[in-house]
Amino acid sequence: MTTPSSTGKRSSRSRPARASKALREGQNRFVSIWGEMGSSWGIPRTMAEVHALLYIVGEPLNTDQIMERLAISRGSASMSLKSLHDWGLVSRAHKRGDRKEYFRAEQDVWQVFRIITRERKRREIDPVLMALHDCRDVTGPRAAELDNPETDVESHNERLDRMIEFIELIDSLADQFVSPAGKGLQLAVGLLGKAV
Amino acid sequence: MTTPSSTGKRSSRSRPARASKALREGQNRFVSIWGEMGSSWGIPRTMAEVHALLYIVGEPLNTDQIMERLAISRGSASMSLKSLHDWGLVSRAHKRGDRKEYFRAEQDVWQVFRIITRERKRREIDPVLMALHDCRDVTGPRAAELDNPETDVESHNERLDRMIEFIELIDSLADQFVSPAGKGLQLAVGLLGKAV
DNA sequence: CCTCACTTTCAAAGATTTTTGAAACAACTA
DNA sequence: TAGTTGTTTCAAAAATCTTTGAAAGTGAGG
Repeated sequence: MTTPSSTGKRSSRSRPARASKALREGQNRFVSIWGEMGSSWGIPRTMAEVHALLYIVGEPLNTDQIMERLAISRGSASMSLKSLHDWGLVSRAHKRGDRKEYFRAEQDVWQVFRIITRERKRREIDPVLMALHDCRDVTGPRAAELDNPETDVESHNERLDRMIEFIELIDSLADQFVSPAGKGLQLAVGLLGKAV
Repeated sequence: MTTPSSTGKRSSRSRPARASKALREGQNRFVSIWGEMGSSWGIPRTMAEVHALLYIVGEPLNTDQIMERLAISRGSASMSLKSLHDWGLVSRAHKRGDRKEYFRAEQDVWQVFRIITRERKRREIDPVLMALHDCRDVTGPRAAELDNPETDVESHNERLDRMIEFIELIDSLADQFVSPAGKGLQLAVGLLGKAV
């Protein structure tokens, strides 16, 4: 209650002055688009919307502001923020004289996509690769009964190997993008652009 | 009923001889892994499983074989096959003297991922880009009231532009991979590998 | 134009995922 | 320590997505 920026209810022209009608509309649209996109990518719509809101608003918001803006429950807001924080897409912030916790979204789009890539790789690709290797082991020791040509098993193994090899390649590409100086994709883009 | 390959029930050693215990197990595992992976990527588990089965078995199967192997209903099998066919991941095949329709999965992994990329781009990225451009237009004609510096709107537009620019870049990268001679990603990999 | 052998469709059922809201929890202040 | 303010948790409710199965559709032969 000591900060001038958080004045009572809406109505009167507080800091973010009048002409912000279009701004509001623009923000709302962005939130919807991002939410839609997220849910087609397997990310809960609300979580994506919270992220979108924090990104597009640009400055930290607290839980109540998020709840009001997106018309969601406290529990939902809290869970979404927790996930976003776990992912590293959102960080906590505090304002002097305000006990509420504020949340700020990462503003560098490259970093945002690096984080998403890192997490998806870790949670989705890596476990799949491990499972595929186990799967490969099932028909692996084929030398054991190679006196019986067993063509079916061999071609099965070939198909499996092709798939594993491909996914490992994607995996290491993702590594390149995610880790070193973080310039991996930018570099690739440049090179690819030149080469084609 | 005229082909020797589609003999009555299971049991007796038909063409794919005995020692196929491990083969079966390997196929089943692959199907589960792929189904799991698909569903974390927003693709219905069953659809992914049908695709996995056809890929890993390598030769065309008919609807009944798929139903039996995956223990799914006729409707589900039909719908999954339709989607896979729409995507271009599966093609129809026929066997002489058999009126049943057989389905074969694309066997080239690069082609598989090119198809997936093409479809996801078309169905998910392109509409998002269009919507984002519309969204940008909402706060677009900012010259109109530039006598009022309106910093909020300007920084909003900057954030939006950064995001749009990034997604357009991803979009054109996807194009490179998908379209020309289809060697786009392979090329990128080579260059990236050399450069890092 | 009827039948047979399949395939596709789609409303309802079932499964899964997401959201809610109220209670438990935590961290300050007086 | 009690009182406040704010955050997290989680079981149940709601929403969403997937599968089923029976009926409608298709088309090749006869």
